[in-house]
Amino acid sequence: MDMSNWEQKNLLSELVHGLKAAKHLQAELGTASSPPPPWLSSSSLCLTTEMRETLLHQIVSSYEKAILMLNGSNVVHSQTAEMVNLAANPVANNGKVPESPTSINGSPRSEEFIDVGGSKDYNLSSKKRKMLPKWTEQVRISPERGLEGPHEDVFSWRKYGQKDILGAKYPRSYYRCTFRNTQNCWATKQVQRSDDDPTIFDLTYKGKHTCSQGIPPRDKPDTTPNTTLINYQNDLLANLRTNLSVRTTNGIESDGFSFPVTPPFYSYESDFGNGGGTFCDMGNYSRPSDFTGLISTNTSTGSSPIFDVDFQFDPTAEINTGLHTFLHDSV
DNA sequence: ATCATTTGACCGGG
DNA sequence: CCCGGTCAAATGAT
Repeated sequence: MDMSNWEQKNLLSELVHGLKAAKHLQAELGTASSPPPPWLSSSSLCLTTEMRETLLHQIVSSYEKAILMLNGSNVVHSQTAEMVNLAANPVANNGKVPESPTSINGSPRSEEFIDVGGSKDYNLSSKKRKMLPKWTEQVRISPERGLEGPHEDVFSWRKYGQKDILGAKYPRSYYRCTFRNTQNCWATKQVQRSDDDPTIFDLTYKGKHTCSQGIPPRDKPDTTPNTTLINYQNDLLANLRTNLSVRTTNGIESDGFSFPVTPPFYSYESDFGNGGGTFCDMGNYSRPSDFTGLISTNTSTGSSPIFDVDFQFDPTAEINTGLHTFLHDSV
């Protein structure tokens, strides 16, 4: 109800995102058949295959997200989410980072837990748990010092287990939402370090957050802008710039669009609880995957590694209504 | 005191 | 029975 406004913004944002990526790709494919510009070596077109893959990934994940937003509020339809993921992933999977569906869920109260009192929460049978939506994501830890183990995430998790897996080099860790008991949030997450590349971690998410972490901030019209948030955005953008300039010297890496952002992203734990309206969800701002960039070679300069960068910064909350777009920001 | 992590036990599906 | 996932008591952190 009052959620619909926020969801619509998200949905619109995703669709616009996907559309832009699709148009870009369409344009590139249109020019691909024409002879390449003389300043490019004959083998290279305007977009590397990597960039094409990234574009495709953006398109797929945007529409995926949009679909999930449409039926994602109902647990019964969760299989659809999984099927969509499975169907979409083979396209975007090799080395790419599959996007997690943004966990937007306004309608909790799955009738499973009418639980009260001290009765243990065994309300979700294992069969029902299997029906929960499931998706995976790969992250590469930044070569920053010391950052091992716990991967910064928008959500707060609580570890509840670790197991050695049969053929795997590293153990698998099991996390559940911190607010499982207090808010009946059944989101879980598994972390598995990759065998071959120890800087890669496979994350498997199961279930969507129904806790306040997954609930968007309440829409207060005419709220004074959150300066913390704005500063934070600026920091992120600055971070992006530095990261990008480093990367461009080597060319774009395979994960060039999943920008590592120095943790901690944001801590909002003090905003919970009794305050009620003060909760500020940074989730859709702070995840690196919500930054997207279209990078193309600058056609005006002949040789050197100068790129045109088209940044998009996905806004979803009430602070801003439009897309922050930085066009042709040469780095 | 509360809250998180560790770690062997336990359980269910294949 | 084996394996992956979860529980829960013990332990650690604050």
